[in-house]
Amino acid sequence: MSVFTRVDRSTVSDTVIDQIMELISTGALKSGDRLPTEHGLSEQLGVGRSSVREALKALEMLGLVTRRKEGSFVSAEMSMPALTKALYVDMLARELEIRHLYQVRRLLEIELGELAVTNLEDDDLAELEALCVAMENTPDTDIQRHVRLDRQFHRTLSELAGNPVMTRLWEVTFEVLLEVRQRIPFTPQNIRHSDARHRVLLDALRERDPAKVRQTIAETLENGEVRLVERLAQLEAENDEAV
Amino acid sequence: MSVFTRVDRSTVSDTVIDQIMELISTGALKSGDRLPTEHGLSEQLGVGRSSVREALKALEMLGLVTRRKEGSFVSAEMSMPALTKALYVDMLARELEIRHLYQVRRLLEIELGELAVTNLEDDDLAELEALCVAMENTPDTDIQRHVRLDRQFHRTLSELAGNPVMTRLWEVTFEVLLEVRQRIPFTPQNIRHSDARHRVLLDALRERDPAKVRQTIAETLENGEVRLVERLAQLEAENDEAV
DNA sequence: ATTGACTGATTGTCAGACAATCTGTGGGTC
DNA sequence: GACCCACAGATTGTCTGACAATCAGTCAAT
Repeated sequence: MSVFTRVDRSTVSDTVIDQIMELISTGALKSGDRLPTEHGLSEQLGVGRSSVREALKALEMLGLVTRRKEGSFVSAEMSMPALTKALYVDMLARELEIRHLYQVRRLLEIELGELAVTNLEDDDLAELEALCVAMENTPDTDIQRHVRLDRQFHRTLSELAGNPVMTRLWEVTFEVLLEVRQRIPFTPQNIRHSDARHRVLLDALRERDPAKVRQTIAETLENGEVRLVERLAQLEAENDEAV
Repeated sequence: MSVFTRVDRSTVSDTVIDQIMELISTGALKSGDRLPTEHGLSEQLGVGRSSVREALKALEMLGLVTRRKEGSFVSAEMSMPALTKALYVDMLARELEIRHLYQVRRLLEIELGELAVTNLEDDDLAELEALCVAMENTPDTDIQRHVRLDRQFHRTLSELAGNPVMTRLWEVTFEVLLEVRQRIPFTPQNIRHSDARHRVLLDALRERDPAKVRQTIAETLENGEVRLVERLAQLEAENDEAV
């Protein structure tokens, strides 16, 4: 419709996506900034509001923009709940195996742990200790709380590694595994065993021994994977019986 | 957290997204299947066509469906060009450093290479050999072709590792790095050096020695990272002079 | 200063319209 | 029969206009 009428298949909403991405990547729009209103964008860019809305929806899914009733904003944090869900759906659809996901998590978590050792300060250890204690004090019934603390523990550790990209990939992997686990009830044994392993890991971190940290995380996750796969097989068997 | 967001705002298009995701994850819609027409979905689900279109746009961004003029289909391949771009934009916006990306790529590529060794068949080696030769026969000028062959080489290797999740993460990382490199002109030296390194890697693969493979990939990437960072610094200096 | 109602702005949603393009059909030609 | 072309129908991509629900800011009353 405009000068941009190329022969290629790019749609108007795609060009809007590109333009907003450009604004973000150049720093013209910064994290937390408010975007113009849909009507405003529509007028500024000379396209219909529906095209603007499709573009905003897309950017929202990609985690670049968050939308509220009051308007659209450039995302302050990189969180991609939609992507996590998409990966999960994809996993189910393609019948990917959990061990693949676990393998990736193990790889990332070990590396992150090892990297974290070098940057570890005393107050970081104190924070991790506090999280450990909090986990141990969580009752068997409050699984949500335990999961939250567990994630916080590893997130703290990840950030110490000083590699945001790796941290983000690890988070996505972790989230997808949690999604899988929503179908599997945790047992009190799971939780208490997890406590013990965190304690061991914390000790290894205190010693600032990268090899020991690597070893500890590897053992923990290998164990966890075995137990998870067993549990899944068991659940599947029960389902087959029920049918 | 995800609980909160769900309760907060549940838009019509989000429910459409969930419904289609459900169809895909349960297998009601399989890879390559055609979705109903937008009008059809609109009627079936009792929502407006614009809401359907926003949902389809979202699913497209997440890599779950592909859209052509003839209709929408459940994605056959796992490819997320939009996500790659989003990660790149995010990287620029947050001024993430390339070394972080490189660190992740190295971690994944080494692991994939090591895993691939165990599944390596003779005809796989032949295919890799062919790719190597093709790379060596690529003229200095045809950079696109060299990049394509390079990617194909590593993709073949990745798939031998037998972990689709890891392969996909590696691909995303690789794509983002390519995006970065689009701003940096390759030199003939880059290309010929890359040829040599692939040859060394191929030899290591032939010996089916995991440790040697790991070592080779690690060296190659460490070297590549150093040169890339140097080149970036150089370009930046030139830009500063120009300004 | 705090509260509460009003107004305007903004989003979320729908319906209708239109051009461009793809699909498939049917006839005509060799 | 095989091939080619024109035509009609279906589908997407886009724009416009409309409406209710909700949010932000204003302004008056307490």
